[in-house]
Amino acid sequence: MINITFLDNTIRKYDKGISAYDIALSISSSLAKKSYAVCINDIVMDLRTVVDYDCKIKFLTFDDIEGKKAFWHTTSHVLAQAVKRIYPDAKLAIGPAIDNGFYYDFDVDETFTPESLDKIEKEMKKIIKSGYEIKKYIKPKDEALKDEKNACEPYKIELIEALNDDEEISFYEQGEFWDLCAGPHVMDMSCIKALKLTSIAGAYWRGDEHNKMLQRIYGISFPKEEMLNEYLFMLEEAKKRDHRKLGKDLDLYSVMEEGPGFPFFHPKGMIIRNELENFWRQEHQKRGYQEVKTPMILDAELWKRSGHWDNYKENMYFTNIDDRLFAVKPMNCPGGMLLYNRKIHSYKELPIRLGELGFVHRHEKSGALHGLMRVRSFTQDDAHIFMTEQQIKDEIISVIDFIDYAYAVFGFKYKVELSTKPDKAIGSDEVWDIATEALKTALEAKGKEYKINEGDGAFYGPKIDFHLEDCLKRTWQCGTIQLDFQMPERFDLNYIGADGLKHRPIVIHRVIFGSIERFIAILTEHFAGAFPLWLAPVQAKILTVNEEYNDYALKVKQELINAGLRCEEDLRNEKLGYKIREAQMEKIPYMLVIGGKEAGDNSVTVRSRTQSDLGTLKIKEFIDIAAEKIKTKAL
RNA sequence: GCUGAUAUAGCUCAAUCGGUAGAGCAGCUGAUUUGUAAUCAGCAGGUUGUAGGUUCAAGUCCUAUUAUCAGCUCCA
Repeated sequence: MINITFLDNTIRKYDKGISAYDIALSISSSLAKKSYAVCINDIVMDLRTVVDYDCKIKFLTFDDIEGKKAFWHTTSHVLAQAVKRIYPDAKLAIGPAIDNGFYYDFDVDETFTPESLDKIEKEMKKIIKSGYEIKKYIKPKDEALKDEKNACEPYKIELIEALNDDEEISFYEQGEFWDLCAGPHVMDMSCIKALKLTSIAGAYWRGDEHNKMLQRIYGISFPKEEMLNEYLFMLEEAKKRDHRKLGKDLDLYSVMEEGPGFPFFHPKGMIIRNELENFWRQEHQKRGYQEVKTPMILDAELWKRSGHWDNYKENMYFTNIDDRLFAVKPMNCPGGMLLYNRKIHSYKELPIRLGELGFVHRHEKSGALHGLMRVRSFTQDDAHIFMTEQQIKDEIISVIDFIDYAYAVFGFKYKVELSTKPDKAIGSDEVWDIATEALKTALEAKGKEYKINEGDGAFYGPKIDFHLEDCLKRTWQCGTIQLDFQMPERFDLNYIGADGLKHRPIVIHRVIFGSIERFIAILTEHFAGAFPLWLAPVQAKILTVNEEYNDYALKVKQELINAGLRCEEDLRNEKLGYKIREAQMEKIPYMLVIGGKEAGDNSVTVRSRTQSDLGTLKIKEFIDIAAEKIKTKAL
């Protein structure tokens, strides 16, 4: 007999060798049906996995990420089976579950089209209906290789060859189809009640751009039809919020054919930008930063010194002036280093915090461009903090607090990741340990949960990344805090210590928004274009009932403008309903209706874009309400 | 950069087998004088991304090119 501890800490006794599926059955048949995988001693396995040791066990359903993955992974095998039936010459690559569904990569001569997806989808449904039993078996490496050679699957052969000789290799079989696969899978594919193949795309074999490009089919599946509908609805919703569409609809920004990746900001987009920058300046002032501006073009030699030439010259823009090569800055650091070095610093001055809204240019590959999210010219809300080793922890904490505060203003939650020393790192292990430890202690002092990304740091130091989460639960990496020991070295930065000797300062490189352009894109999608009052390009629109009240409307407008509100008027000879509809589609926070009633007693009737009619207020009352909301940056 | 798709009026989209490029919205003019999500009529709007080619004839077919989209790769 063995003891099995369930995750709720109940313990039951079973015979040795019982399968996880039988355990699930012994508890309840509905659990066995609902479960798609099990977690045994923290290892996710097949439901059929035989349990022959004392263990902790949890049954995973579609609510668990791992359960979902087993579900989707199984569906990806169904996809491969269907493709093999329709295109017998297709070579199989890999087909994993991903965050939202699954994909499978194929090497086929014929190009998949949306029509072929329909055909494949039909075949998949047929396969699911046939109710094949999913069998798992293990083969030694040589046998596995032999089978794949017989099946003419070059990619599978390559995968198996990469494994150790003594490794046992698992396969999953359903009907005539079998596939090399580590699992886990669901036991019974009849639980796949809804599925959709969502797209076709090219993808390199093993993700390496030097390898052959394969055809990838993406899909998603669910245990209930309505879950699929809900998912498709979410996709539609995300599409409606696409900042490229809203940017056009709301006349905020655009990219033109003459400048791929170089966005134009329209008057309304510029207002959002300026509000963000004002906010940024205010908050930096409060926190002891000084603002600087470094040149956009500097001698190319500078970039050789900083190391950017070696690493990124392919992505830099250059210009030759008077036989001297200049580079358009791809980042602000070197300029910031030169600024620090303009004079001798005392330890008493540190930390020195220099902030810069730096406009940088990077030649991103044409295929990487994406609205404002990925551009070739953008503004980093950069800052460099020059400090002593003892100041690291406090400075990091204050940056964390800053980011914490700044994101909350927009209603963003965030997740933190700590990236440690990469293989290509420079500097001694000792320094890296100090730096990484400093980042950790700061995070722990703030009680922040964080994920560690081993080996994902910058080559000059470890970093903390902030991934903010928008209202559709998508995450975006924005803020980052990097500890830099390299630039001070390369630029020979010094300060005079209490001992009268030269010491090397340490630099924190950090951003809050990341890129203003990208942050605006994220905000646009997060708010679906309905920006909070303080950011709204037009805060109030005056709508007249008819032309008789135009004079009064203009008077109200001037009064609002004098009070600092951004205000437009709609005096056109149109019905009120029409004007409201238009203002509503422009997502303007307040509509001020003006007619005979209002003109008579210095009032406006207020309609908000979310709560409709708010009643009639004196002009002054409305101004006070709006001003208060703007001041507190109310959401 | 790679694979695939797309490109028609300011916007959203039509145009069957290759046969003179249309509509709605927006714009302009006029009528209407309107109280909480579209009043009516008229007018104007185009080298069909660009450059070649095939053809009696090209938005449509072919080639090149640019941009965009989906994804891959990349993102200091």
